[in-house]
Amino acid sequence: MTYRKLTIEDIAHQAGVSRATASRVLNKAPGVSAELRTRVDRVVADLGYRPNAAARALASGRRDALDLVVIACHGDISLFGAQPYYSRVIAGVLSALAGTDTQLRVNVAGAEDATELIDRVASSVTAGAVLVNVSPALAARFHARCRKAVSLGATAPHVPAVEPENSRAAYDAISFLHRIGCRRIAAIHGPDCNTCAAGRRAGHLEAVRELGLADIAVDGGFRREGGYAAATRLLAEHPDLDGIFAACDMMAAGAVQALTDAGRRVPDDIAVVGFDDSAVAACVSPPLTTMRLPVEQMAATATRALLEGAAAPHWRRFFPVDMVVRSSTGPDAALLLSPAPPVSALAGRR
Amino acid sequence: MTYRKLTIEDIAHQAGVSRATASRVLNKAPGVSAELRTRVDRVVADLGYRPNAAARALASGRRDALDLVVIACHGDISLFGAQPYYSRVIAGVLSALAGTDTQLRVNVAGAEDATELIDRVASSVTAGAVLVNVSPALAARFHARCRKAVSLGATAPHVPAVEPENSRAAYDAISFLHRIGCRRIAAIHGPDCNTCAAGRRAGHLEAVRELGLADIAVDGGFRREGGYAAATRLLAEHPDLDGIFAACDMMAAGAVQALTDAGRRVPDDIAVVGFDDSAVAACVSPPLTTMRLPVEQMAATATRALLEGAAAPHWRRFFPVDMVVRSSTGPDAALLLSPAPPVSALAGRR
DNA sequence: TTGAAAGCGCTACCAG
DNA sequence: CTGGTAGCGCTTTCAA
Repeated sequence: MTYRKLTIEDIAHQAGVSRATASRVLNKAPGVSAELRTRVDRVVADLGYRPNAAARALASGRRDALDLVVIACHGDISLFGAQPYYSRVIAGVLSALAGTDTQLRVNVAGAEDATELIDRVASSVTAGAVLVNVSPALAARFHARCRKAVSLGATAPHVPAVEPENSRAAYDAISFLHRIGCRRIAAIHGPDCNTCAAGRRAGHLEAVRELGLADIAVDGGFRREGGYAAATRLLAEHPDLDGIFAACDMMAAGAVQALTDAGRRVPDDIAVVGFDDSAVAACVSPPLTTMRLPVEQMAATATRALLEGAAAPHWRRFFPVDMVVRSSTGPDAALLLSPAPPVSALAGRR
Repeated sequence: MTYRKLTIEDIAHQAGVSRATASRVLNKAPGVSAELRTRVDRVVADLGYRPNAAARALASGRRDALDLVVIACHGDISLFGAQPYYSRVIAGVLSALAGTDTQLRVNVAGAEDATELIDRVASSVTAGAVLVNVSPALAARFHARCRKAVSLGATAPHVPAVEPENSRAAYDAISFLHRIGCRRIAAIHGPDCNTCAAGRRAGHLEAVRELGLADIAVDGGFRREGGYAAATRLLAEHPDLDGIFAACDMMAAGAVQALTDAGRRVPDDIAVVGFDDSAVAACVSPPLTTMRLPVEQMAATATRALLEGAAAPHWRRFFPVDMVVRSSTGPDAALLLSPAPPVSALAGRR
């Protein structure tokens, strides 16, 4: 097999047409007779010709790749491998890209290189960029340089975004715990630099205030170990704890282990609610009651908005975060959901 | 802010030099006086100029992107989101790419579109491609079209690859279970289409034969639900089971749940060993004894080989898969490891 | 409906 | 060391 570099010129020549016609056929553009079309198509198939993406991009200025931009919290790229969240994002983007000839580029940087990455991607964007865990300031910077961006999660007001209802979900989680009888509820939050974590923080705060509970909260860094350490500390400082809300499942898993290791029973002594409904939620024992984040749908929606050019400034799509009740909140906690009034009604805000 | 499209021409003009010189400065090429260099650099910084990637790629022929090619088993892209494995691969690739200006492109296809994807990527490869879960036949096809490929896991002999010692690891896992007293050991395997699953299958078979055990094995499809179903079936068909080897942690997690739900205690009644040491392994209760797959290192090694052009035909790097002992094989199973003779010596093959 | 030709923005070669 | 310039492979007017 000889694999000389094939160009559109070769195709045109072989098919006995001009480069322009060959190009039209390749792009399924109108204005070509059926005969020439089939002739060119045949040659393309026979020779196994593939257009050069760079040349095509240069000449047309058109889309070619969609960029995923992820800023790792403390320059800690390993979180990318440890958190199931990111692969769900990728799965979602890919599902929206399926059928398109758009490719996915993944860009990750720590906080130090964040600005550089943002600028670099902004200047080379084609189809657009999905921003994950990019601070509002940096997202705004990106948006100033390039409009084709959608943030996954809350961000600067004018930057397009798909947003899970984090605050409300956290509120719902806390009020659910309250409803099943918990009165000393603690929260294990995610890192400050994360807007999703901030939203959940806000929801928790609002709930405890409204319910007249103490505001007990620690940081768990979105990691299992952090959740374990946090729960251990909470137990030491508040021995009468009877409920824990963790801002992600990995931390919830760590918390459950810490509680178990300390001789507390979940859910009998302490009920636990996680967040994400990631792959680990169902693996924990007892399986975690958690807030289901529709990551794949959000990522797919963001991608589609970019592809269709629908993401104008201030564009927003909100995603409800529903509770998935498993055993970490008690054997019959699920029963509390269906009989009226539903939790969301109880939560009764807005 | 006006963001007119800046070209190298503008830079050259502003700096009072030729396009060629501006280009040299931008590419840090030698042969430019320090004075002009700083002058151009200043203009670039002032104007915030970013070279056009497409034009650069077209003109130079090189294009700095590394392709990750993933074939999803049964066209099931969702597995990508459900298996922590893939994000570990990405994390590994990214760590090797850090500092380089090489970007990562992620390509995923189901079995139906696999050939097309392979051909497409092969014809547009620049830095190279890391092949994940690509069948030996397709990997060979890719390699015939483009040499810059490394397979993650066993593949056709001449295709470069980084390989975990799957067979040996499975062998070690089984003999470990045997060593701690298990005599009715079952395996829950991964899908046929996966070479890693095949290696583990082979190791299991070799071990049970050598140890004179029955060959009890079912398929769990690398998913938690599959592991649950498999364990349930195994329990029904072999009530006297006392050990389970699962070819991935997700399946092991499912198995543990099935066993627990069936009233069996882990590890007291039945010991369980997983595979991967993924994020879930530590979350399961009891935490899983598992075979640690150095995914990140393998992916990084493959990437580096591509970047350095070291991946000649038949190039191979093998990675040991060590056992991580946690509680799913008994409270003091760890003790069995350190006192002589070590498990690997006991396994005594090769 | 078709073809000729002018670039897209940049690199790299060659001459000075 | 510097500048001129011929392409890289493709798209897209503009005429025919």
